[in-house]
Amino acid sequence: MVSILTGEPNPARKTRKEILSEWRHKEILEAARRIFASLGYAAANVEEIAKEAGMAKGTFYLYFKSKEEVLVAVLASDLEYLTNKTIEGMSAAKTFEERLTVFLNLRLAFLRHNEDFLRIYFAEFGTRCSRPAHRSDVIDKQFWRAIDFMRQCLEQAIAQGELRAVPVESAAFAIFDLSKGFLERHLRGWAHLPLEEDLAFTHSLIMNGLREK
Amino acid sequence: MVSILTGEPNPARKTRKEILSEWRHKEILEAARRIFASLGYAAANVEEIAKEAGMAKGTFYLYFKSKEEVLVAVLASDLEYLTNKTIEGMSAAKTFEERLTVFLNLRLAFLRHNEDFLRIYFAEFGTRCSRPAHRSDVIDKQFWRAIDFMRQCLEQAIAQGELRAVPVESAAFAIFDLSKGFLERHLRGWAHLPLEEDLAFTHSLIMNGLREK
Amino acid sequence: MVSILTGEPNPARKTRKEILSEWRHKEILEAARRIFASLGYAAANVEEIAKEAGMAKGTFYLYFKSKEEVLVAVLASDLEYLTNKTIEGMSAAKTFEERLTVFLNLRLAFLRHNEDFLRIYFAEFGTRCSRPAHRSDVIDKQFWRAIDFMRQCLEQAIAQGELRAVPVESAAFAIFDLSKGFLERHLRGWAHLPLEEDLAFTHSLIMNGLREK
Amino acid sequence: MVSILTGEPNPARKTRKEILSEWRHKEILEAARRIFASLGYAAANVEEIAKEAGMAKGTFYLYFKSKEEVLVAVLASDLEYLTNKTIEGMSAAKTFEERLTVFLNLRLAFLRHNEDFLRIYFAEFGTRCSRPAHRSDVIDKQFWRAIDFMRQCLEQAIAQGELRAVPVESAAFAIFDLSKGFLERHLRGWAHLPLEEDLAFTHSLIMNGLREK
DNA sequence: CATGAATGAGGATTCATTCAT
DNA sequence: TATGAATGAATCCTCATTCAT
Repeated sequence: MVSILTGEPNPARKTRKEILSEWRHKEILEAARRIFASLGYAAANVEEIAKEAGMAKGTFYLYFKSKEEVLVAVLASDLEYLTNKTIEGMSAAKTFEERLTVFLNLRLAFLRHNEDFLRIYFAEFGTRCSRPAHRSDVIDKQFWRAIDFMRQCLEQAIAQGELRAVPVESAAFAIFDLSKGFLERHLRGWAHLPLEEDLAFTHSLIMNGLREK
Repeated sequence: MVSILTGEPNPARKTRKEILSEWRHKEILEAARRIFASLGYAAANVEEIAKEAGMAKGTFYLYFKSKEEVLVAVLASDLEYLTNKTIEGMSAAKTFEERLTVFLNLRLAFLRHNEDFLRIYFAEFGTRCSRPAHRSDVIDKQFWRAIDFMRQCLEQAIAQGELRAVPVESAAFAIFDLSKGFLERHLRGWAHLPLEEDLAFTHSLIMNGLREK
Repeated sequence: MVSILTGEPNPARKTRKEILSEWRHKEILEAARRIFASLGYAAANVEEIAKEAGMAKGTFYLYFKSKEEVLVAVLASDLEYLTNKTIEGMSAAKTFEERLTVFLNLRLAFLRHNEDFLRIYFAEFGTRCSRPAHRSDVIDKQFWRAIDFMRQCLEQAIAQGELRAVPVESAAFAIFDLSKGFLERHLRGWAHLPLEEDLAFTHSLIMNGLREK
Repeated sequence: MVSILTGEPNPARKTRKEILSEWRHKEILEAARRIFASLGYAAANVEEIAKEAGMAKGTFYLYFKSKEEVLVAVLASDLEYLTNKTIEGMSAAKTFEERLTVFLNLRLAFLRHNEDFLRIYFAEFGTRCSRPAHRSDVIDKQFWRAIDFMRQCLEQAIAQGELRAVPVESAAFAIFDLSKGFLERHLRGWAHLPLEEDLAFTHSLIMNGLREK
């Protein structure tokens, strides 16, 4: 399988083994996501995850070094996906108000399709906990990438007079805090307000809060 | 120790045993708070807590049924204290804006004097997690008491025209989310803005966000 | 239990707990000796040792930090006993020839009563193996104590003209090597010569070998 | 590759396959020797050995049935080599004293060129351990071949009046014990005496010990 | 023959909880 | 009530060996 042009193996064409390997990797990731979501990290055990992924315990360790590593991998992959979608979607919008709409809607969609992720995230990393137990540069990186992007959007919106002058870092954190709270109260069934109305309120709170009077 | 008037034990007058018992109880609570704060719940072990409280492991179990129970007790007691302070302080204020100031300042003060609590709270209950592992009616009760009180304040402020008509439950949640986020980013050293400026921004975000334009 | 004379707890008088604790310690040591002797260190497992000692696995870990530690303890205690006996017995003798007789007879007696020890010793430490796995200062110390004592005996015998001038360190090693070999070939059933005759030969080999012609 | 004369495969002429196979076999043996020598048997793992031999784990099992088997093979092959050299060298000598010189010098040379073997031998078979784990008829056979040859040499020397009448089996064992001890103390760096002087002492101890006074 | 992915038995250790003293 | 020795369930991970490709 050698490229005619470069004389090197075609990196785009995967061998059967690579495909199988990636598939196994994904199987574990998904099994782990389900198990962590339903039991939490501490109560989950590797044997269970392997069984859920349809393989033996030992096989798990061919793909992940430890139970910890797979937790991080689950969260990092979901978080990266969400951050990519967010940056992509917001970039396509023109005004900050539109961007905020995109941001919140993406989170709403995520809530609908990735409950598992959110359960794990809130349970284990809801606070990007600083205990050595669960620190992860990979997850931190995605977190800061998202915060930084939001900060840039805010700076631009302030420069263009769409928003009043606010400390952008704090504002970015606040938007994430509000959207996280929004997701959490609906995930847990605490909120009585319909999803859309609550989303609209959250949107209005942020826009009113950040706009010039 | 029996009351002369009623012929029943005087509930106000405590026996030496009761006093000792309460003192032991408190010793454990405080020891556990320190240990949980520095190691996290999972890594803490009962022997360590007992030693920190100056007693043997067995004695711990005379006062608490389990490691779990003492975690809940630590958080519930701190949370009750904070909620009491909050309700008391906010009740004394007149306008919603003043009440919000009280609310945020109390949290700022709490951050300064109760770092231990916050570390545990963020690490173990940051999201009032729903896993069976850590559910607690006692904590929930304090949580809802605080939310409910905030809701009432909001309702009143709306009725008096101080705030625009917003869904009060969501608004109450939002205020807690923002203040929690505020505490977290300063506890973890994520924020570059000075505490007071960040607090002022958070205040303005909420007030602007909830006021009529 | 306070001494009238010193006002301090009498160290000679042991509490019931201390006695029990020492008894447990010894039970484990003896159980471990039996298990190690019959299965070897690698094949032995802690659960088995605990069961043999009549206790639960967890209890084992109250007395020894690890499987490794108990192996070392078993060997060190037997080796210390043998070295003590050896130094004591040889000291009581006058000539080197008598001392050698004592030395070899003690080893013969040890062979008869401590087969278990020898099996473990030959299997795990037969060569005072240098792999990090089984290094132990406690065992080394006893080994060198015995070698040093033998060296002194040799020096004295040479000074008194009983033996020819030989390098004492090498001679001491040689005597230990010969007696170890003697024990090993009888323990394993390799030797056809009766024990006493073989012992006499070993004795004569050493004395002839070290004496002036 | 069939012999023209006999119509059968020529046993002397090896097929390419056989050559390759033997080469692989030897590669594994040498890799295993290095790995066992540096890590010990228990800590070594098959994957490592295969990698060191430049092949995959599965291939290892085409040539050896188990990890155990390759350990035995390593030691048996080295031991056979040494025994061959020993018998050959001693046979060429005339007197027992000369033969002993050959014997000890061969062991000294072996120490210098086969440290790896000795490390494994002392660590795993230093005592030709009797645990089922490491029994091996192949090794035993070489061991007894060497002992038997030494016995014959002793018998002959006694018959010719060069040595006094000693129990030859015990004497043979003793010579092996002394030479093993000599190697061990120098391999481990326990001896302070220069190699040659120590060898000379060992030689004199044996000759004096076995000769008529 | 060669490979290396898959297997799963096996074992040391921890620690919340109990209970005899 | 106070103790802390005893318990044993629970679980992560390793690695020799097998087998489909």
